[in-house]
Parts: sequence; structure tokens; C-alpha cells
Amino acid sequence: MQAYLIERLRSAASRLYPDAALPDIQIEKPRQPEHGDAATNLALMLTKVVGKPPRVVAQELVEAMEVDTDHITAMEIAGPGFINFRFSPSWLHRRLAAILADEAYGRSNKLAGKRYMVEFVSANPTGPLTVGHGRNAVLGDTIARLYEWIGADVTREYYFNNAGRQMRVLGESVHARYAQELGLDVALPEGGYEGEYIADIARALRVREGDALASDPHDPRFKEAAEHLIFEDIKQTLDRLQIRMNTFFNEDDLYKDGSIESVLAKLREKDLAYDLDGAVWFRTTAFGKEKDTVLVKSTGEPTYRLPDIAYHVKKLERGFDVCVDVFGADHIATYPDVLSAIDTLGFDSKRIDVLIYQFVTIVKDGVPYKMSTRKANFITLDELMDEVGADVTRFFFLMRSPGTHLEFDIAQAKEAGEKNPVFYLQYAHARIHSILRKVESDVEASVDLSPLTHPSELKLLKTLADFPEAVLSSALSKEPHRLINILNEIAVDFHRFYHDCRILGEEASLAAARTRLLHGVARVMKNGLTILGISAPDKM
RNA sequence: GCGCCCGUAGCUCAAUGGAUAGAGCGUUGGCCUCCGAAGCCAAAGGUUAUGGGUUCGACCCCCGUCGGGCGCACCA
Repeated sequence: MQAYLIERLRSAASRLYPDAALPDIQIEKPRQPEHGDAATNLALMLTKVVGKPPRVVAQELVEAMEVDTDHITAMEIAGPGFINFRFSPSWLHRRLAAILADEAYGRSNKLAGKRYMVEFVSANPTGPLTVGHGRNAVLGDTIARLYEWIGADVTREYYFNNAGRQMRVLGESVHARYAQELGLDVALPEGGYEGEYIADIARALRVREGDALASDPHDPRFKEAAEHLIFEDIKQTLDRLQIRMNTFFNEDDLYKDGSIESVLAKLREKDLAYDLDGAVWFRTTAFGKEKDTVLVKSTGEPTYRLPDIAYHVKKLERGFDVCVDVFGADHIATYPDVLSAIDTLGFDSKRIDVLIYQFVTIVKDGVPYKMSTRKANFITLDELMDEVGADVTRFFFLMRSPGTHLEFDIAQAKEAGEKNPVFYLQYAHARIHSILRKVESDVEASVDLSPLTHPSELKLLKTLADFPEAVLSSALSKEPHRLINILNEIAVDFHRFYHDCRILGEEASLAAARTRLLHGVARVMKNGLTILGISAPDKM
């Protein structure tokens, strides 16, 4: 419909004002129902170009536009010069037929042929995933799903580092617990990991390797066992959240294959890296920063920045058209350096797309719950899912714009009823199936849909028609909450329809058309929830 | 001190530069003899932190101020 209106408007405007440069024509959905089903501000935008008052321009456009009643039944000029359009019921009926004919309604091919990588989670294997990782994981996966729905070939990648200082401390922490299990008086190392899971790992190691390892805190088996078991745990948690990674990328491979050295050499060639005080520095002042930063410490160990650059080069070399990074707000200051480096190394940093999300505050018993990692007092994602389930967990991480701070109220999330918006969506889907079980639901696909004329039916049809556009804009803006917004609107419209319109007891042709409408609503709700990674139950 | 993000109803949050700023929770009052009341309807609640600017039009863009978050290590 948008494309149709834009084409008709452009045609009318170019005939009326052949000399004027036409602006981009925008079609919007008015907030007030009395303003019609679609509106354009074209007349307002043209007023300066053609030198006439906006309402006059609007009048001329309306008179010059050639629309057919199969699409548009009315055009009105309103307010300062908006043109409002009303969709014809027959167009809405054809839309419903299209929904019913397409199981994957909402899919598009906008990004067909494009290879996307979404890199997310990327937590080092030092402990179980916490609710802090949850927003990252769920956002990343949902954005990947959205890109798939608009046609992209998507790879989900988990990037990790199992070689750094933190991993060393992890191994030592396991050693300490292992020795303590044997009754030895060994203290946890400075800054060691206090969580109970460390002792679990130590016990598992004892079972497998026996009791002879206590003498050497740096026996590689401590670290290896920890890494292995923690990764198993992380994968299981992700699995519960309906998240399947395609690839795991080990930072260490960048050293092994020479990427690190090669990037460093190229930066030196461009005079963006230099030696000072035994360290190698990155000339970030060349990109407008106040200070240069260290790439390689005087110990010879690179900081995280160098592998980050090498990793992104690698991703682009691997042939991805666009690489999405999902980062928490703490990374906000560091990625611009990486992008600058990417550009100077001859790649287009526009192919790196960074999504920054704000942190999560957990509210428990009405008060913010303070968490510190490494100490024992964090809430793991698994514990959260034990409390509220995977669907609710995903939904709560998605329901707010990534850019705003998210308050996750466990009490509200646990409430199975009216306080919980995810149940509202699932309930709509379940209720439809409940009705379909009660009525003659096996209606021929060719049934006449024209009996659908009630205002509640038409409103519902209009919202369903918006769904593909909502998927598209949600994907391109990387804002899954927009999809939730439209699913919520569909649910509202459906409940209203349910209240106003019945099927049992209605005349046969009307009942059949309404049954088809229910099938269409169920399909759209299900597709929407599927994109969000949330189940669409037939019964609750 | 510098950089990035955020300030919208009592609370949690929506709103491509458009028309009368919307939902949920909470509060108040209605609706099940009837396809699922996990639902529906209604009321109350706002100077969009604040002061300027840009324009036909600003919650949205620009500048200042105040308040909150996160960064500003030869930590990752």
C-alpha cells in the first residue's frame, strides 16, 4: 500500500509541478484513527518549493491523484495540510488472503544474498552466564533472527579468550578448592573466583584425575577442566534460551595464524603504531583522542585492543558483508578505535555495526539487587530461568529499547497474570486456538472474506497488514521491542474483536470469514513470537 | 575534568521532525446464564528535567545548565 500511494503521489506531483525537485515521499500511520489509515505530509514539504500554501497544494494533489477504489476509498485534507487516506475493505481482504496463503508471512528478501555475522555473548569461560549477559545474549540472538527474516544469511559467533590473566586466576582458584577438598590449607589466590561452581569443578576433576594434582597450582588440567565444564554450562544455558551459536572463535587463533603480527606491521607502516618505554603504542590522537593507547605492553603481551582490531579484520576477510557487534555500555569508549583502525587498514568500517545496550538492574523484593561478578552474589541466567521460565526471560530482555536502562523486576516477571505482558501475547494466541477448537474451523481457503466489515474486524486487518513492515524496521533499527509493540497492538485488536464479534451462532458465510480471520491472526502472532524466540502455545 | 548513553503519568517504559504525547503496573468504578475474565470498558493522572535556538511544525535536531548510568590502566 505504501508503495502504491508513493507512486500515485509522485505521479500527481510531477504532473502538477514539473519543475520542482520532489522530496522523499513519506507515508505515515496517523496516531488518531479519525485521521485515516495512512497520511502524507507531502503538501507541507512542497509548500516552500512551489510557493503555495500547504492546504492549496494538498487540494491540487488530491484532485490530480488517480487512485482506484480497490485500494483507497477516501482522501481528506486535514490540519495544516496533511492528506489522509482510507484503505478500502477489499484491499484489506486481499491482505488477509495473502497472510493465509503464506506460512512465513512477515518474511522479506530485503537482505537476500547478504552474509551477516552477529557476534554476541562472547563471555570468557570464567563462570556461568549471569543476568548481565542475558540482555546481550537475547538481543544478539533476536537480532540474528530478525535479519534472517528479512533474507540475510546469518552466522552467530561467540568470541572468547582462554589465555589471559583471568583464566590463569581461574585455574589457580580451582587448584585452591581442589587442595581444600583434600584437607590442605590452601587459600584462594588474590582476586580469585569465589563462586560455588569452582568447588564443583574441583570435585569433578578429582573424580576424573584422582588426588595427585595438589602440588602444582599451575597444572594445566585445572584451567582446562574449568574451561571445559564452564563452556558446557554456558552452552546449556544458551540452549535453554533457544540460542544456538554457529561458531566459536578463539582469540588465540589470531596469534597462531599471524593475524596479530600482520595487523601490527600494517599499523606501523601507516605510522599509527610506534615504540615508547618498551611498549607499542597506538596513535589514537590521530583520530581525535586525547591520548594514545597501548597496543603491546612492555611485557610483550598485547592489550585487548590489538586482537580486537585483528579480529574485526578477520571477520571482514571471512567474507561477511556486515558484522554486528553487541556490546554493553562499558565498551562504549573502545570500539571507535577499532573502527578507525579498520578504515586505515583499507576496509570499510561501515561494515562493522555496533549495537550498544544499557545495563540491567535486577529488582528483587522491590529493591535493586546489587551484583558483583567474581564474588558469589550474582544471579545466574539459569537461576533466573528457574524462577520465571525462558519465555519470560527472553521477553523481559527484549521489551525495552536497547538504549535505555532496563529494570528487570523479578516479582513482576513471576506474576503469571495481568502484570506480565508476555502472557498477554501468548494468551491471545491460545485463546484463538481455543475458539478454533469450538467452531467449525476447517474452512475452505477460497471462502469469501468480504463479510468482514465490522470496525473491529477492519482495525484488526489493518494492523495485520502492518506486520511485515514492522519486522523490517525492527530488524534494520536493531530494535526488537518495536516488534513487541506491534504484536501487542494485534493482541489488543484481537481481544476487541473477540469482544465485539462472535462466530458461533452467526450466519454461515460470516462465521466462515471470521474463522479465516482467526487463522490469520494466529499465524501472525505465532510468526512474531517465533522471531522473538518465545513459544506460542495453543493452550495455557 | 573529558567522552558516550539516559531524564516522558506515582512506578516501569512507548512514541520515522507531524495533527489531541500513549501503554502496562498501581488507584477508583463497571462487565462472565453467552466461542478462555491470563480478557474487556471507563475514570483519574503530563509545563516531555531546565533555559535558549533551528522551522510551517520539536519528546525527537543544535547549544548551555542540572540530575542519573557507564567508560576514561602497560585490566579484559
